[in-house]
Amino acid sequence: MADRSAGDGTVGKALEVLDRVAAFGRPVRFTELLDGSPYPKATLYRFVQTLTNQGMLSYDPERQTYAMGIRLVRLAHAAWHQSSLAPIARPHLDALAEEVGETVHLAQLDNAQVLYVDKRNASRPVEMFSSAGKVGPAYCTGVGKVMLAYLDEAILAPILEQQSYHRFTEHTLTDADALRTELRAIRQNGYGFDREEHEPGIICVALPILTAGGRALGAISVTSTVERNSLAGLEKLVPRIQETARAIAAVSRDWGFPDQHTSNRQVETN
Amino acid sequence: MADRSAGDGTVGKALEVLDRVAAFGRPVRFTELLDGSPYPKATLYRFVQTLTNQGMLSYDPERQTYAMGIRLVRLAHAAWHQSSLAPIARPHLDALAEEVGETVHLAQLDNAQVLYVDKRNASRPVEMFSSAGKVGPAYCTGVGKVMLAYLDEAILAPILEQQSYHRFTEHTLTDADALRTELRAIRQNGYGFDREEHEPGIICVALPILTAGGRALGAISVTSTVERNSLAGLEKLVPRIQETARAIAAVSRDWGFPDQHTSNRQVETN
DNA sequence: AAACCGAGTTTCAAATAATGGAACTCAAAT
DNA sequence: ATTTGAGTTCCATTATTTGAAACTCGGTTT
Repeated sequence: MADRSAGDGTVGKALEVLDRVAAFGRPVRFTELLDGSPYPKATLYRFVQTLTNQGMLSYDPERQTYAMGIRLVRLAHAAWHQSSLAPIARPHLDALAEEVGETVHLAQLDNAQVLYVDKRNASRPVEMFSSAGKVGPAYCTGVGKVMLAYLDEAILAPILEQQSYHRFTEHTLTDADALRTELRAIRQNGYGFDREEHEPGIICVALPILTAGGRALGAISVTSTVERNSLAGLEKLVPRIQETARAIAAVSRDWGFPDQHTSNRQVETN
Repeated sequence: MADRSAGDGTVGKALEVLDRVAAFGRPVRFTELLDGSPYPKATLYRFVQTLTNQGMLSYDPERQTYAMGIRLVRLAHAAWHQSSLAPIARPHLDALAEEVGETVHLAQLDNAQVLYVDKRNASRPVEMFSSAGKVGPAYCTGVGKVMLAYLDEAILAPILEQQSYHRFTEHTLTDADALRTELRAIRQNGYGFDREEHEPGIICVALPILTAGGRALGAISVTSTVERNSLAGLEKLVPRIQETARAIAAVSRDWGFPDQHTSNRQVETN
């Protein structure tokens, strides 16, 4: 995982702590954070204090545990509106989901991870935050691979190298070379599949949402199971999904969506 | 609005900038942030740089604007799971919403503001982040007043004083004294109303979700309009809502929910 | 009962990072 | 060609962060 906080001073270090807490997925004790932390006790302690004061963490004095703070929920609300494709894409996603009768995902790339920003579950009603905000590996999901396929080589290379490839299923692509071949194929076709690479029995087709400049703002996927459908079956939906992707791209252009979304200026100089 | 960042060093200041950007509700230019900022150009510039590097803000080089970053969405996902009542309360909220056939809200308090963490819309399907994460004033909403009513005087006093009371409707309580009277009544009854105090035509009943220690973890409300219903009508639902509130409180206790949620140690000493 | 332990907290001089006034760049407006 | 204003960089000064060590305080062991 790329070290995001490299060289970003105190703020970067503090935010890194937030990520750590998030990674636990449950309330954590101070000591749990301490081991595995690059910072000495007193330093980490002050970070955690500050973050708690700031509402970015919440502290349970009884159990002496820290959890993610609700201020984040408020900030994310703004983020979701300002910076995600979700609000723009909503009507298009609704329509697509209804027509194809399968689960539809909308995802964006965040620091080499797939971030799901919206979801339409054909049958069930939507599950709020439980799905939006969820992250997953990029290299073994339909949306992930499709977005990687349209990344600049300069950004892609370090991601592929630093990635640790976990074999989720027997179909998972587990090295950079295999993935590179796959990405080339995706660029050629304009769409990609998940061939049970992440979960057995789960397949999907995914298409990028491309800017005029050919950059992927995000991706849409239609997911199914091997029982209900097949890759060939999903492939038939490509034109319909393409239409949605184009529509979303068009609206985002009008709405002035950045052509390059996350900017990483300041090339490392140390 | 209480200055949260008081005395929290660089991290606090940087996070304050995040709030500013969030407040705009749209991508902002650097200059827009600059005026009204307590920091000189160079300083603010570095904050924004750092936050952008960190993925907490995203930068659109073409339009030269900053927006909330998607990393927040990921962090909030964790926050919502770990620190909000929403996942715990979900089934209870579902049941309540279905039975009463009106819109149900679940809210928590964040820095003297009401933060909606979940919502059930009787008719319409749920709107993802668009409702969860939304904030509102505490002093003129049902959930807000109910939570304020169970706050410790030491925490309540500064909130009531520092609050700027905007008259949203002719029924809005616009000073601390009126609000104090109202809060006393709420503690007496165990529930409170919104009598078109925030929006004309919109009324609701709200009940606190109380810990054994008598602290409000959050609040539930059932909302309606004056056309469809009345305060008396909503009052009839109190026992049913009470039941839900108790159930949620019970589950959170089992699940080990903090009795005091946001801790503000470190009393100002400068 | 005294000593010990380990988690959490506080202290303070040294080390480091943040600060902000001023100067610079560059594109657009005059 | 000149002005203007937004955005960016520089760097000596200043304030904050750092982290080793010491302390507190339940609970446990000797």
